[in-house]
Amino acid sequence: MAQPPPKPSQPGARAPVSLRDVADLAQVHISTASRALDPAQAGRISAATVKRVRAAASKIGYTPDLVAAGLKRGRTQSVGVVVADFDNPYNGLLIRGLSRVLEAQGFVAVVAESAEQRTRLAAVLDHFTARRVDAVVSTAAHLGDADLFAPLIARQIPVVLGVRGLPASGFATVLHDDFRGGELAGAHLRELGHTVVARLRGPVDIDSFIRRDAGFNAGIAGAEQLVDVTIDDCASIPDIAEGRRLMEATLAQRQRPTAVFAHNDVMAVGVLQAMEGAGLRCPRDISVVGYNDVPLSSHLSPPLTTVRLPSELLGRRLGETLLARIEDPSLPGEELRLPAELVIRRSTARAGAARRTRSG
Amino acid sequence: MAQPPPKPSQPGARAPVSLRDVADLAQVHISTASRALDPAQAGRISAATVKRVRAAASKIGYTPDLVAAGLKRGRTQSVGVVVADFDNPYNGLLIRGLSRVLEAQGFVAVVAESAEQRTRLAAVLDHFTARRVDAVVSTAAHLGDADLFAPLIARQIPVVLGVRGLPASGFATVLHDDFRGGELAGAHLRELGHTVVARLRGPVDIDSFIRRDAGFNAGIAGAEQLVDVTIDDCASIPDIAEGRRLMEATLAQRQRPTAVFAHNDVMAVGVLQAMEGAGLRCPRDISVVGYNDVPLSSHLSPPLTTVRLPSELLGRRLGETLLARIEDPSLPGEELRLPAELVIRRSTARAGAARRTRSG
DNA sequence: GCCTTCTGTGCAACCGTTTGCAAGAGCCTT
DNA sequence: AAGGCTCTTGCAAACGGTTGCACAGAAGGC
Repeated sequence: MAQPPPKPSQPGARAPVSLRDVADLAQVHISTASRALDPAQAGRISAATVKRVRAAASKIGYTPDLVAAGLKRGRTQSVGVVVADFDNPYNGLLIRGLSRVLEAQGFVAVVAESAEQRTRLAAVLDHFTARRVDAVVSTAAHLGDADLFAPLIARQIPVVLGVRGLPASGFATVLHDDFRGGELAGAHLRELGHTVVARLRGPVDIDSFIRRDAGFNAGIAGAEQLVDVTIDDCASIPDIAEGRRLMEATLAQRQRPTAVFAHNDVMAVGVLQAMEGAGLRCPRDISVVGYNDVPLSSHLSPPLTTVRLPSELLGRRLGETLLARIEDPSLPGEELRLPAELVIRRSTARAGAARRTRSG
Repeated sequence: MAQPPPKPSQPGARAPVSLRDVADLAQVHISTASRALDPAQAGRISAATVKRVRAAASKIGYTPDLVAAGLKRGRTQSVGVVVADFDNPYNGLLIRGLSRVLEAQGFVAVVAESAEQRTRLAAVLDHFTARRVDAVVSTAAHLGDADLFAPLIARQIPVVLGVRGLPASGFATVLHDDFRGGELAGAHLRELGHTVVARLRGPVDIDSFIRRDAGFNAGIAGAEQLVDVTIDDCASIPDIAEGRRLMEATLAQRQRPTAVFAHNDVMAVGVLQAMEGAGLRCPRDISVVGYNDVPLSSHLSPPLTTVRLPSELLGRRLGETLLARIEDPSLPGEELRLPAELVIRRSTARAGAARRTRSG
């Protein structure tokens, strides 16, 4: 047997131990080494050889090159994830749930942020395509964005939507039941007797906010003499600053609401800030209902009444949906809808409470 | 010229348009096409040819295959990022800052979570190696974890540490000035006259918490008759639940503290929960100081006195440090330290306030 | 008019795996 | 004993780019 001379590795040069080195050491052909190391193919190779190759691999510290394997296989074992906003604590749990199920199957998540901008979403999606991810999940889609995914489906890359759907797009989708969530919030306010209400909506071209709004309207319908003092729509990212801005604008109006429904908890924090700035107290002067139940909302001042969404669970479901599509791309684009739940805390009170307690 | 017959693409088969197709359409050699599309090499090619190739590429919708390019170039244009806890809102801003500077240079972040477990960190790092990331940033290191990075440095993969350092490891590091931060918190409590204090520390084997603690001790030193009722150390992830557990244990002791310093804001929320459960009010009965100034902490009940850290900035600095190391791996492992700042809100008050207001 | 220097392009060898195909060995049928 | 299995392994062609080198032609210096 011709022993290949050990390469005189230059001092300081990296030691790229490749499959070839393993094969040489184990005295087998590189293809045999490849199969011995692949659990799916190891059955074809004799037990003795497998053992020898494994030993050689661990002896010289072989780490497979996933990019080479990815090139050859046409699968990179990675999925692209695009969220709207890293800063929203809601997304943390979602990503955790998602990446837990992905990594259990040897996949890895490549995460990016769209900041609610169509051009950024497009750029991110392009990048994912170039990187040849095996699938894409988006929780950042706006209503007109379906076309941005076209290049992906042309390449047969499964696309799964989370949180925000794209009606009639045919993508597999995992949503919260936002209609129900909004409805719970609306009914709660109706039961408390609120008649002058403001909704602080997220961007109008986002499915989930639309459904929250529709649900809220349904839930509060029936309240006598209902006055809607919603003034404006979210211009950009529905974050603390935007919640504050919208609330300040609302308070500048002639008629002050007795209750506001913020489309997410971080906007609700902005609402609270605006109220504080205006010398108003919650819930005495104005009740506020948030949405999402992010971990800290139970300790806001006051603790926030909000709609709880199972975000980590949604992340997991997204992962499972995704994995199934990677396995079998022909699976239908079904829609999964997770339950929402109202959590009543101390930021809501009966309408008119301020009048009754004003002198107290 | 021999025109290669157009491939009879099967209906339903994907249309993998490759560089070869672009070259054929533009009537140039594939290598010429490659250079024409590479901004760094386009100078070598005549303007007319570049234009022709570009036109051909966009006409047939060519998207470069980054995994193939990565294999050949030995650079994947990706960096691995490992954080301790997706659920901690602190990390969101950090990741945002980091990925903004990375993506400006065409890099992408691959993010994973260690959940404070050494084995998970090891697994994540292995995965990064296999994926041939160009660099790794960790904000999840525990003190004994330096060895986990050895395989990376053996492969000349730059490692940058953020938030949590590894003393004497020689890695480039971007930290908050946690000693100073802790000191500010300690001095604040001293000035308010607190003498019975509890510290709710993060895991004892994490650099940043050690420095916070040392700083706190220095800051509060000089307080008369100082009694330390710190009872326990964080067993796992320093999150809300752990903060609550530690505070409950603290309250079960004989001597009750008049102030507590929680090593991060989310633990402080747990502290507040425990106090509420025990019928104690903040700051009347016990003052609490948090750490991090996560976006929501200004609206906790009560608004939290805390130490503000520029997390997004730290993320950006991490990115810059990283990029510089990718460019020139021989750069020294210098340490950057970002300033901390005390934000006094309403969760802290003079010691003894409870006695004075008890009947009020 | 010859030699050098550019420019612009083509040639072909990689990068590290995977995998269809084939071949040799050993064993079983009939 | 020949043909047909199964089992194990080797061979070599990809995958889709990148890049050092060579080469042809044009331009320029003397």
